[in-house]
Amino acid sequence: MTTWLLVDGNSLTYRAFFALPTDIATASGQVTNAVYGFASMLVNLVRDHRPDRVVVAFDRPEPTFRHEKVDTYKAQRDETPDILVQQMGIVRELVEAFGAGLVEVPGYEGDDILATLATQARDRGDDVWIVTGDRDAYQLVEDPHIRVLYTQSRGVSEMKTYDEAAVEERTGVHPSRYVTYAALRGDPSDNLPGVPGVGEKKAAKLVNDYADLDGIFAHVSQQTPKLAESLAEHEPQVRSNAEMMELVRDVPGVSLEAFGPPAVDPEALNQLFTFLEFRSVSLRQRLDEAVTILGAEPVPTEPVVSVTLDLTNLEQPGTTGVAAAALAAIGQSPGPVGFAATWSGDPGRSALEGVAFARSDGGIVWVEGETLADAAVLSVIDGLVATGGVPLVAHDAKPWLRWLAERGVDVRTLAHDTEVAAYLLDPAEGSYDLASLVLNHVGMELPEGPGAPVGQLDLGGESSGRPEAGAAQAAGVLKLWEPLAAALDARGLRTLYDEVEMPLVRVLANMEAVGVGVDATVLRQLNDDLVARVDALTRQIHLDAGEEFNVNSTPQLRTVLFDRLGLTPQRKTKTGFSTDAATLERMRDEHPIVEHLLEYREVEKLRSTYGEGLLASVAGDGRIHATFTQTVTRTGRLSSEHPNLHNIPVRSDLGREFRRAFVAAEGHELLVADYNQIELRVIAHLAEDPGLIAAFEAGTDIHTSTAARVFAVADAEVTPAQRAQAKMVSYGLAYGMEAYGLAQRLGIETGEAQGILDAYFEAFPSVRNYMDRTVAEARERGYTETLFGRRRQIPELSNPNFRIRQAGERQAMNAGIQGLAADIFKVALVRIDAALSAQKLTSRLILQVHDEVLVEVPDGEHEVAIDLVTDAMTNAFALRVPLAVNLATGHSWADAKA
DNA sequence: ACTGACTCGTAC
DNA sequence: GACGTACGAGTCAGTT
Repeated sequence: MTTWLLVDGNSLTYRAFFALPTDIATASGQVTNAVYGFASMLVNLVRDHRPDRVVVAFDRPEPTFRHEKVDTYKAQRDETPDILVQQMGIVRELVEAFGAGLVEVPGYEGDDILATLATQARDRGDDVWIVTGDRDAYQLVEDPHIRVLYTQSRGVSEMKTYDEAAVEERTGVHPSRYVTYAALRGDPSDNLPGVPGVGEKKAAKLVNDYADLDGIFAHVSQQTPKLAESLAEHEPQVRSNAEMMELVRDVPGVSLEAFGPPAVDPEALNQLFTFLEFRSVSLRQRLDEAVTILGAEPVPTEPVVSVTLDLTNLEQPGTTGVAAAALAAIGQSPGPVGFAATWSGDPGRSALEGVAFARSDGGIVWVEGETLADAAVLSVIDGLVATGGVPLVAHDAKPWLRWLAERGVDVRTLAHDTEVAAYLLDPAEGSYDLASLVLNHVGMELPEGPGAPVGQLDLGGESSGRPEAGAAQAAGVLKLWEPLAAALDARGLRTLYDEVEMPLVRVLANMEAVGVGVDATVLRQLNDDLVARVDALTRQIHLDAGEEFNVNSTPQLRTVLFDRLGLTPQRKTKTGFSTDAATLERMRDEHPIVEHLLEYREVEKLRSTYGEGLLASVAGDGRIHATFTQTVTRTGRLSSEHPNLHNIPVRSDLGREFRRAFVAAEGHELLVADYNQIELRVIAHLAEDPGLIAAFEAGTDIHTSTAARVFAVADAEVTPAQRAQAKMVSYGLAYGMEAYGLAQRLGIETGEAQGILDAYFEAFPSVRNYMDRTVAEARERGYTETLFGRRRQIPELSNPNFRIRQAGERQAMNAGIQGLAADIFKVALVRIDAALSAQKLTSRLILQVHDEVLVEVPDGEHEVAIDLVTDAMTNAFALRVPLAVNLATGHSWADAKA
């Protein structure tokens, strides 16, 4: 008896494409996610079911008899994305290399071919596994020898087996009656509507009561009047559905006899995998297993090599003198030097345990943190990293740069950072783990570090693993840089990387090390006042409620508001009624507790996050040293953590008080400079909208001139309300705001908001055009790109879920705008730092907030610093509109507001 | 005691 | 549902 594996090639490739992210791609940018998923599924199927024969059927591009029968068949389907079409061809190559039968017949779908083969196999008594994502195949499972493997919606690894019992359990009908059932229910994915009012349950009942369509339609009078009418009315539709859904079991020219045992070509498979850059160890192992099952010898591929450290090459100088000499020798390296720092906890914010340095010729040195901190050793390092020194390569270099900056050493020779490179190549969620990158791009396994939890006793050789692990990382990062460099070049990211992101690493490290001065007395006073107010408000709210409860607990608050006090729920969240500020605002008149809650929320937020939070962040030097991360946001912006200095309050009077606590050091002032309307200017540039460009060139108030155009009045005639509306639309543009959102924010009806939006796009048609173009291009390519070449994958654009797809469209619109603004801002940061150095000023960049910089300026440098910052920011990039900058100085951040 | 999901709120 | 990008405080439920 023969076991057949019959695969619906199109269906599986589609499933793989939508289940996997499009950032699975070769270094040159060819997206390979669908091929990867298909390959993975195919090898798993061979491994799990050990077939004697494998046949993959594909659809042909020509219309089938079904299209001729019903001209709306599958008419609602979106066009197949280009990046999927490209992969279809590669999937066929893969099938051929596998030695599987490949069959396609014009005028028929893959499923028809599978049905034909399955029927022939059944007649011979063979075993059949049918693999598909199309439920129509359930009709084939009428025999114990035939089973359908149906792809699960999640991922590509799980498949569910449908035998007769499973089909009955899932649908409620026997496979032989599946077509009747499905014809009644309809199939939205094929654009075949069923009977209104008949869902899965009702369809199953009808089928089981009357066996077939003739039976059902002969007895419509036994149904409720409404259903009877519906059934009668849709009889032609249902009968047509049945014809469409019935799989063809005699596709001409398709015969089992044509397929012999798989003639797997391991060499071709190997080449294909190499070409596709499939380096996953697990996939390779499963492939080899599958090849063996199919009766061939796997081709030995490049083995996964463990870094075998030649310990004679790993120096561990025990004294500062020897360390200094070893480091000096590192500096004589013929090529770049990789380094890897090991920390006791958070990188850059905990103790430095040691740093490993790896030369490209194999020499490696590990130096303990304590040794590095020695003045003599630091001075050697200072010489190494001065301009003209040996180029350094690391993965996440900033923490050690910060550590050195704190000790007066300014690293001028950082050449490459593989984490930054990986981020530019694909700014995805999650971290960029060195070991995974090295494994995927180099095919090399890094050894695990000792990984002993802090405080645990180091027993035996445990602690000796640290230098070796560090050494492997330093060596690994050198190797990793090469493929990443090629990938950056291939994707046109090299200029952005070399001229913006890499110089920025050092700038940020220095900013972190300098930190921002804080007046702890001001902070403490603010906090004390807030604590008192929170106490009073808590007591008042308990009185209002008539009971004590935890006001910070959303569930408890829900009970009080909606059960006990009977307020009107407005909106639901995932877990219950919403109690956020916008919702409370709408219930203001219902009970005095609401007013108190709103005030409590504001004060408690300030107390917990900014009062207690910032106080806890003040370091021993009286300054706050946040960490600015360059590899987090998906648009290219920076982020700030420990603490987040990007969201210090400014909009409310009370919150703004916290900015009084951010102060210049003795003998200094703060210079605060921010871009005026940078995102709107970016929109004007990208959309090339003459109206917006003219408005910015005129230099008059942008919201007034926008309102004038939108409402077709003279500038002088614009009312404050019109200006506010225009302003809100302008802000919402970059986010893809819709009428509903605009209405919420303006407190008007959705219809009115829609009118304003329409008027806006009427006045600035190029803006609408730009947005549409951007989304279309992103959908086509699977990613967006800023003017500087910064890419962002947006897989949501091909998600079958409408809501997710819409979110993807907004992300696409936003990414180009926020991203370009971020690119420009980063250039400005690098230029400001370079200019401060060039002019040998002691002014220091100390903080940045997306479009704003803070510079701590000593007395006497004001004028030159202002000129320099203005110049660096306004000339960072030439847009079609001028880049305007607001500047102000003052003792505190609050004072320095123009 | 730790962890992740959730809600909420702050910034640009 | 309905506005993009972040970080963090606090609660709660589930796990160790």
